[in-house]
Amino acid sequence: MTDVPTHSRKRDGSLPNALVDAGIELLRERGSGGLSLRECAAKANVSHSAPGYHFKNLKGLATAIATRGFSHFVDAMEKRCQSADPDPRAQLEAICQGYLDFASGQPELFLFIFSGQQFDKDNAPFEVVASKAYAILREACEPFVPKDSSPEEIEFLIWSLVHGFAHLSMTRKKDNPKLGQTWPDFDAVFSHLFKSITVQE
Amino acid sequence: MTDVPTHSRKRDGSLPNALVDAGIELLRERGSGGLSLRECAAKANVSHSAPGYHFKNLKGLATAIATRGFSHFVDAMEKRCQSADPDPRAQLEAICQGYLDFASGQPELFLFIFSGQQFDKDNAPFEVVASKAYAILREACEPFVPKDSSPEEIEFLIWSLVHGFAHLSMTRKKDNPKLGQTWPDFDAVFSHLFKSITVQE
DNA sequence: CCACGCAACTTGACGCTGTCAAGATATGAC
DNA sequence: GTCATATCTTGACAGCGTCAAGTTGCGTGG
Repeated sequence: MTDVPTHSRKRDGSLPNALVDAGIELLRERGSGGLSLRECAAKANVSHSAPGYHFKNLKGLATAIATRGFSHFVDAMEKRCQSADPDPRAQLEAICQGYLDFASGQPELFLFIFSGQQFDKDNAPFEVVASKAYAILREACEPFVPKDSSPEEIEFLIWSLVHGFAHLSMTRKKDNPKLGQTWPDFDAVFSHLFKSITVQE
Repeated sequence: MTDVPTHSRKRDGSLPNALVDAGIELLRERGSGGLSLRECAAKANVSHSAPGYHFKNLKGLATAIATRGFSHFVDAMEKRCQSADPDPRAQLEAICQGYLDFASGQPELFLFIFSGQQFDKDNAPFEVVASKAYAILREACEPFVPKDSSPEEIEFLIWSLVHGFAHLSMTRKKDNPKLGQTWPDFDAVFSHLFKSITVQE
């Protein structure tokens, strides 16, 4: 009857990370709505209100999860960039590929960080990694910005397209899994766009 | 002490609609996560489990709300189309404008229907109106489809761009309301894209 | 006009949830 | 070895979705 020994977990500061792991697993199993402090606690073998000690709120845990999500997101883009040609167009394509790598590799996490739900704005690590994601995109777009227009135009053209493609792919494939077959290829769609932008000397 | 008279509501079949109204109001007030059967019931002045009679589930109510959302979405696109030039390019722009009208006019409802959460797939009215939205887009893209490529390529180019722009605008403006000033104009962004697609013959 | 039947609710209960207060325990400093 | 404090546990509370069972009122048949 010794279900779980009391205080089975060593107090080494690993609990917050373990709770985030549990949360991501929960997201995978049940989607964005299935996140629960008590279940994360159970998965991490701690009592139901242990999470409350490390995270003020459910929102606090959600922000920690989103921070990890953005971190993986940044990693995915950087990984593609490093193994790509330094040519501006190749770099931009690598960014887009990384974007889609993350979305298709961890669809629930992708949908979660872009779900529109509010995270803790005063959480510094979250702000840092989230703005780094945008900085990467901005840097890759920079060579394509015409001299007479604001960088935002190109940035949002690219960002909207890749984000829209990823977001629609994930939401619609979730709705209807057999849809995958007729889904157009990323490259085919983007080739049209790439015709309309050129490196600005 | 007659707080609310028992059975104050006439049984005229208007409760389902009233509950959807209440749900949309709740979405506006608290965002996608704030939807609750019991609060919808309270807003509609019925007992806590009256919604359960008309909607099997919370998911059932969510699907009814999403159905209304898609209906408004379709209306917004059609309204712009009707008051636009019949020229293919003007029609396509009208679709995009309608898309953004809906997203900015009812941001919470827009985020809700595209939140990636599962709705009842066996709900006929939902399926009808949701697929109608896609049909409208598809029709507007048709004149731009090159003879040698599949329609999906152009459709997803347009759809991804307008959806991504709308979705990013809504999520980021929610995060950071003062961001609105530096947000690029839709037309400026899309003008780049429109250079890359032309009416086919 | 009345009784009956069924649709549209209400009431109550259950286990789940987040959150807080208060108690227990382990770990590092002295 | 004892003590302080960070880290967790226990217990309680209200609110949630969902189901079962009871109640109400409207329409229909006589």
